Amino acid sequence: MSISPKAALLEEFALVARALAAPARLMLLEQIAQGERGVEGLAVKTGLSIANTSQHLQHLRHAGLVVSRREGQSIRYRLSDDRALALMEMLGQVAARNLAQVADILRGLSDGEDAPEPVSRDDLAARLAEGSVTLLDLRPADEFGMAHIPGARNVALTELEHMAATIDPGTEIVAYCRGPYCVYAHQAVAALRKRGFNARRLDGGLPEWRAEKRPVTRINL
Amino acid sequence: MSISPKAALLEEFALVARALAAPARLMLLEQIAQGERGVEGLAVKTGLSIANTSQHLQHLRHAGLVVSRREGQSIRYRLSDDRALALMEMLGQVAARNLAQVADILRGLSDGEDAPEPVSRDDLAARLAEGSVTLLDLRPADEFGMAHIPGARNVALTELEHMAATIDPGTEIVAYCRGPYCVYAHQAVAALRKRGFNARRLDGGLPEWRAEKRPVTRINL
DNA sequence: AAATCATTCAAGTAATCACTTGAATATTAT
DNA sequence: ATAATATTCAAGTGATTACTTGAATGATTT
Repeated sequence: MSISPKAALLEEFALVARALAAPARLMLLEQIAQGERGVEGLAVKTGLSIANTSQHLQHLRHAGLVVSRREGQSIRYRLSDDRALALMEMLGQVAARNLAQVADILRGLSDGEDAPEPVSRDDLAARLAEGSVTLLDLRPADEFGMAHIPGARNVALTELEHMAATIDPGTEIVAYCRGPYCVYAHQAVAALRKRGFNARRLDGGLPEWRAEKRPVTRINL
Repeated sequence: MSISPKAALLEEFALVARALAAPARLMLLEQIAQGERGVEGLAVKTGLSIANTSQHLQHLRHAGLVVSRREGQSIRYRLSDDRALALMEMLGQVAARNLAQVADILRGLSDGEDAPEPVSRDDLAARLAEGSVTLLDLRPADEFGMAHIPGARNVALTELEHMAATIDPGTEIVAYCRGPYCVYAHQAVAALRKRGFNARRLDGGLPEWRAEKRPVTRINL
């Protein structure tokens, strides 16, 4: 007996949603969106065990969100396409606009103050072209090395105080990190604004920037 | 002890994804996207029990995908905003493009033949303006009554053979139903093409049409 | 105030899921 | 071939989920 095509379709759609329904997998997706990575690298980045990481990755692969290829003795995973990234972004948007709890968390990151609207990627591109902005990349150094927006300075949250002294208080600052699930940029903007800087977040992170075919800089391969 | 803001954020995002992770809830969302409805109406349309429907609706409400309001002695649910609809649409797109199984199901609906590209909503609007298209609405009559695209003829799949005789074989036919999860339009297009008609599907269904602020016709309130 | 109606809550059960542990597989290096 | 390495598989456990049944709630109508 075959079930109805409608039920079969809904089951498949639900399969994709289920793949996004575990925080651990969202973490993995956020990492994979930064660039292709092997299983062990992802396990280290996310703090999951190797076996657990592998199982989550297979969920994601089965749902069509990531694809894998063998390279030597390791298996490397990457996002299947830009639609997967767009889906993650949309999920974050719906959560941010419709869930009071998310708004509370984001407000908490901003230390009570309401953060200003993020800078659009178009705006940032224009500002970079005229050199009128200081761009900060808050991600760990290895991710910065894999790819970053040209002209960005890599800085960790813990070193932010230190580096703030080297920034001309007159310039506008734009901060970004991994994407909509990443909190570093929020925290950096809050800290900088508290010190009187004119800082804002970039809308989206590096993956969204790259999905629009904008240029990136790589340091190490 | 409070968990990290990052973990809390991911948990909230996963909550939204989990709300989409059950076929029953996708069915409910598809119905709710047609227009505001009460619990009992949704239960009848989906074939779920009342209590089960109510529980699913509360999942959806908790995830911020739908909102409810009391009207007299019934509680009516509607999509919280267009972002919820966009998220559903994106989910369907990712599934359709990345899951071979979905492609198989859709091909099965087309009886083996590869269906032509859907007509965009812009195209349909232009064609409707110049009157050069026959527009078919495959949804049940009550949903057609709540809202439909101006100029559409309501027809059930079972009556399609019958009504096909009344269509000029020279005109182009566009068919639509509820949205990306609805299979009626696929089946209608396949049946019509088999009979030699020039038929295509509309991209998206009535909710997507309406989300773009295009006009709709209502019969009964 | 009592009765009615639509909806929600609460308890229970079977199924599914996330994670752990230890073994198995497949590719590269010796 | 054998060993080493990266990943996957398989089994087991505690937690969560979907659905059912029957009772409770809360607004309207009599």
